[in-house]
Amino acid sequence: MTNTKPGRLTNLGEVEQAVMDFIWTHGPSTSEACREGLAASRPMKDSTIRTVLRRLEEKGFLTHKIEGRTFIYRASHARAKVAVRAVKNIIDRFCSGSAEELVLGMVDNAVLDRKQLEQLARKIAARANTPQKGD
Amino acid sequence: MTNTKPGRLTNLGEVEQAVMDFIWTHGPSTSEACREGLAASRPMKDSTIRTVLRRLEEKGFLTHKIEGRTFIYRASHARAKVAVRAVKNIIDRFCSGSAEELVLGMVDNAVLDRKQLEQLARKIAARANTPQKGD
DNA sequence: CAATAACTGTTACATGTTGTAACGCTACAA
DNA sequence: TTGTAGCGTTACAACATGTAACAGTTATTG
Repeated sequence: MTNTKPGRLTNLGEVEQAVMDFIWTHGPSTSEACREGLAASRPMKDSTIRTVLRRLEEKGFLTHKIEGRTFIYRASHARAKVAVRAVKNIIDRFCSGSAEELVLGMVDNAVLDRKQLEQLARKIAARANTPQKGD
Repeated sequence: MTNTKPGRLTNLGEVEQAVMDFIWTHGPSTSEACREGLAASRPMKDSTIRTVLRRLEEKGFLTHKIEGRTFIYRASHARAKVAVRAVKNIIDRFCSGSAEELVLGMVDNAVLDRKQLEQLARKIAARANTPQKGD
């Protein structure tokens, strides 16, 4: 079982997000590495960070391997993939599945600025002729 | 005070989402209208739906006016706007603010299919030359 | 006018999630 | 053999969410 509750992949608490960001940025890490890396912004006892890591693994965001007797956590999915999945979720919840509407909304709401738009249009056009990978 | 916690705009529980959907679809409604409209899929006591409505208002998703002595709830923002805001949130959390990357991810992950892409590219290109509204 | 119905206000409570952590156990190192 | 580095387990408070009871107030109607 990878994940119990489907919609949950979207929901990360602040600390969880911070931990994921750390691992996404620094690659596979031990709990101590995470703890130290986050110490400046969020001091945590080691048992705390370990709990967070374990829960992230339970939720399917991380996996770990054991090296010696140390856990090394790595992200299960690329940052972008998780982001896209989160957006997919929103699309399902709000847009009856149509992403197009949403993207246009992003355009209208200045989530994307004008310079990006042309580039984006070009890149999208390019991908439109490219074989697609499945999920 | 419109909203206490910033990130919260994204988070709707299942019932909350259902209620918002109802109001987005049917327009301004009384608690009873909501209750009846949702009764088939989710039977609720009237005090229940009223609590949900009140909380949605506290979160800034709804406002109400009083007609006679009946509350009429209406959505504070269009469905699409809320969706976009939710996506914005994701962008901030995952993409260091760059939506472009995310949209391309959507393209790569078949959230958008090929037919939509060309249309989208066209529409985006069109908007790129249009004055933008602020938020 | 009094009983009733229609509404809102307030309060409560069980679950689940998230942040935070203490303790305890085990294996390796000096 | 004795610390010490690391994991396993358990706990707990705060908050979010679903669900609802009960109380109070204003129309309505016989």
